[in-house]
Amino acid sequence: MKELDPLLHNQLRLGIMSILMNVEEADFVYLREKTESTAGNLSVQLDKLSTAGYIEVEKGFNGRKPRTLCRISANGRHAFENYVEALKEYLNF
Amino acid sequence: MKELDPLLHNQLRLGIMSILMNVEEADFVYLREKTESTAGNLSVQLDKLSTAGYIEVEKGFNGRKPRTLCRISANGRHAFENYVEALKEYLNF
DNA sequence: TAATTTTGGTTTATATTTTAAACTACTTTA
DNA sequence: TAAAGTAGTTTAAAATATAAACCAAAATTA
Repeated sequence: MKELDPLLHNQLRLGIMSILMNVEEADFVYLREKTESTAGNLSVQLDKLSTAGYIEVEKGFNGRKPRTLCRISANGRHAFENYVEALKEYLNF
Repeated sequence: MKELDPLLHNQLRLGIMSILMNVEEADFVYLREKTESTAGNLSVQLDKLSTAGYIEVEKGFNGRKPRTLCRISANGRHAFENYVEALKEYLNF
């Protein structure tokens, strides 16, 4: 049995990645709303994905408000696809 | 976004359930080998699945050796199918 | 047959992870 | 200008996962 990438095998991180797979970019507020997560949890999980190089995080401003933009990286896309393959094996698709 | 049943969203437990979905019954040793898990970890996770009513565990003997048999329950089968559906949504299949 | 190893597990202690509450800094509104 | 709201970060507590240590019986070996 293949290993399931533990970084992706977490509900919130998987949700974030899944969104970012289908969207050019997404900001913190959008991700918080879509995933229905708390800001604290989201912040931590974004850090982990970013540290792993699965996403790129760009902190800037929208007018005078802080704005954190997130994008999936090539590595992240790869990891996600691998994870899905491993999962299919697990679930006997 | 649907919730991912946290009991199933764990590598080892998911592996166990996946095996039991496709087999009438499986014993401890078989599960340990197939999942490449340690006996301790397997024992704990089987307990959790059993306590949740997802599997039935029958402790008996094979000749004079102890033998723990596991089967998936109707509830477990249901939960697994639900999990897979929720996951598909997550992964945008 | 006494000692040793193996088998089939369970228990428990530690390490890791997850999560939310508390906090910061700045902005908008009343 | 006080109060409330936004957009996050830090941290501390709770939950989870995992393997090491343990146990009892059986099989093997000396």
